[in-house]
This record gives sequence, C-alpha cells and structure tokens, in this order.
Amino acid sequence: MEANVEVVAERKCPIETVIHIVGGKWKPLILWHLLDSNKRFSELEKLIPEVTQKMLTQHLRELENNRLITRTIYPTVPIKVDYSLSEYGLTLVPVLKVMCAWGEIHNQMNSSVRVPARVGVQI
Amino acid sequence: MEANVEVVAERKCPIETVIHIVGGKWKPLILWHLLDSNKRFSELEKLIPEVTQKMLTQHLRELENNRLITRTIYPTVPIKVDYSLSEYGLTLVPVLKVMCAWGEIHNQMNSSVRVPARVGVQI
DNA sequence: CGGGATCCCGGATGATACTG
DNA sequence: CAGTATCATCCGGGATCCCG
Repeated sequence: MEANVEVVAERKCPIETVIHIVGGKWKPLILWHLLDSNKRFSELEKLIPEVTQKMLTQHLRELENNRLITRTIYPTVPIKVDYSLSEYGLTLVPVLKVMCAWGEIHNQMNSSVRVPARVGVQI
Repeated sequence: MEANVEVVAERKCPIETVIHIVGGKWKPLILWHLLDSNKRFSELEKLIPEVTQKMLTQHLRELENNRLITRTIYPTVPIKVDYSLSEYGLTLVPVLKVMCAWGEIHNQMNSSVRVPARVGVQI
C-alpha cells in the first residue's frame, strides 16, 4: 500500500460507492459483528472462522481507511487491539438494516423456489 | 454457463445476499439507468460507454436470473430487446435509494476531505 | 497477539472477431 | 441490433512463513 491516502475514484453512481465500501468478501460479516459490540482481532477470527488473517487484516484496514471503524491499540504485552464502529460508521447502520431486510426476504424466497432462469418474454 | 438454475449459496448474512445481487462491477449502473425507464441493449451501451458487450450481456443475464429485470424481445428485423425492472426488481428500489443517499453524502465528504489513513488511536 | 511479506491461483474482466 | 466465442489479462483472495 504505497500512498497513505486512498484515492477515492470518482463514482458517478452512489450505489457503487456503497458497494465499494461494504462490498468486500468479509466486510459485511465484520460490520455485522461490530454492530453487536467492539471486537478484538482474535475475536473476529473466531467469529469468522473461514477468513484468513491476511484478508481479515486487509478488510479491517479498508474499513478503517474509509473511517467506518475505529482501531484502538492497547500497548500492553502482549499487545491488544480492538475494533469498533466509528460515529461515521454508525450512520451506515440504517443502510445495512435495509439491505438486511431485503436480503432476508430474498433468501427465503430462494430457499423454497428454485429459480427458473432465462424465461425470456416474447412479443 | 452450464446449469440453468443458479445455485443460491447459503448466506448467513443477508447483506452478502444484496451485495451478491447488485454488487457486480456494472450492475449498480445498469439498475440506476433502468430506474429511470426501460432501456434497449444499445441504449445501455451508450449510457455506460466503458462496458464491453460481453460484460453488459453477462450482468444483464445475472440480473434477469435473479428476477430483478425483465427482458422483452421484439422479433423485428433488426431484432429489438429491451430491459426493464421487474415487479420484484421494484421491491429493491427503496434499498437502492437508501444506498444512494448514503453514498452521495460519502462522496461529498471525500471530494472535499482527503482521507488521512491509519490514524490508529493509542491508549 | 496482531499482524506483515511473498508467492500463487482461479475467476472476474477485457479485447477482438464473428453471427443470426 | 443484440448478442456469442475465444483468447488474454488482471486482481481478489488464499497458503505459508516471518516478526515486534
């Protein structure tokens, strides 16, 4: 990671902005767990067993750089770090809730119905 | 694309579902434009000049398979096809709106403020 | 404990040419 | 017009090892 500032590309479509910010493979889960309470690095590892350390670190960094989460370092030995939603991150919560609600409905629909693809209306 | 039904993976976090559905590189833009009105394939190409035909087709197919959009074929010569939000797709609109609203605010913030990355609170 | 540094793969994306 | 087919490329993500 060369530059210390993230280049915020010009996104004409604000939806893309949101996708870019919460769209990483593990970011929804991370935010999901932080929604509950602050979490240490090792706690997140346990809560999301499939994630590798590298990806957890990387996604936490991105969320941090986007100011959604706060990283607090306790310079004890051994070191302790915990992550929490920032004030700004909290403003995203309603958005996440709405997404969740729709996602749940969609999941339910698709658990019962197999999607018949490519129907293709003809006129 | 082998199977004609999409395997809907078990997603514990509904946010991931939404990301999966609208998170393709070009999907937000496509939906964005369809939000306005029905669009023909060639219209979408003009509205999103950077997309290749292949990717436009692919993402339209995925949106169609997820039932968010409807593909209507007019077998004229030359053929005419147009895409529109389906009824189900319309249920996603409020979600998109909320995402848009937050995304716009975030974009404005980041257009004026350069993000100072990795502040790292110490205690 | 909480990472960083490297190497690597596969799927996502792109470029180009062709077609019903 | 609205795609499909093929080949090339890029990059997110994983595996592994190392470090203060």
